[in-house]
Amino acid sequence: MAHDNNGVKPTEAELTLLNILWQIGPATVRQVHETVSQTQRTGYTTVLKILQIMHEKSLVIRDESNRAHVYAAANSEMQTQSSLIRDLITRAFGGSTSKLVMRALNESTSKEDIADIRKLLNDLEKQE
Amino acid sequence: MAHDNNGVKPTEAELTLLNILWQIGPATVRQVHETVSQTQRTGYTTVLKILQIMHEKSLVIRDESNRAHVYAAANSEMQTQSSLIRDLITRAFGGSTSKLVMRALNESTSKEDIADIRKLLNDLEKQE
DNA sequence: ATTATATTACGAACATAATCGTATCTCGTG
DNA sequence: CACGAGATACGATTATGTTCGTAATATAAT
Repeated sequence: MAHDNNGVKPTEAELTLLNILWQIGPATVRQVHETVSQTQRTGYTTVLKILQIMHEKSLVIRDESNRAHVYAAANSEMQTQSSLIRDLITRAFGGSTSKLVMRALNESTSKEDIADIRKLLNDLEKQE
Repeated sequence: MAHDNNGVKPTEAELTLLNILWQIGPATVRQVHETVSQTQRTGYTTVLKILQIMHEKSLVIRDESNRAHVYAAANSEMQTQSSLIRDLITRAFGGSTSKLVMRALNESTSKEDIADIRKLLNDLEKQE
């Protein structure tokens, strides 16, 4: 059940590329590079190298059937987000999910957000 | 208003020591080392060095009036938690606090937690 | 086939983190 | 005042992450 990831936490640069892959779907190095270039200046081979490393770590999978390999995130955005949250909860919130949630809510949340979260709480309680 | 930190994000090892300082309060290297040693094997001078680096980065302050310097976290646990959350929201949740909260709530939350969070939501809404 | 172009592979260079050994300093005690 | 215990300072080493130049390879065009 669940838990694909080997316990590999994406680094800064890797998370940037994962975000792009989740956004645009499976893509070649060129496509990823073009996308990342819209917001930051990064060399083509840098993107390539990082994707190769991510492939070794199994953070991405790749289709090598064509000359230009096609990369895709190995885990869903949801799985990765959960994993990152769990990590932060462990490292900075003494393992308490509710402490993190409370802290986050005190950051900035709109009325609509509050309504959405209330709905989710109701669902969670019903579900038990 | 708010925002002490220069934009320095504590590293893994640094966060470990900050957790200890928040827990036991201002302490000497020896005390920090003893505490950290309860859960992991780390050399005395390693702890010393990291605290010195943290001092350079202004992550901790230190009282040098005695021979054994006394270190204390420069920022409160709350401030640091907020800062780390904001960072995660930016890097992995497209800037949406509510997305992070929702994802966190789906992790694991007890009935008491849910009640606490509801209370907080009410307060937040009133406050506006 | 030869050449041009696009792509991957490789490895070097640099930056930051983490760890620790050794040198140096400070102070209380004999 | 000399000495030893305990403390800080400093620098070297190792590991990991990031960046990119260059070489090798494959494909397409002439």
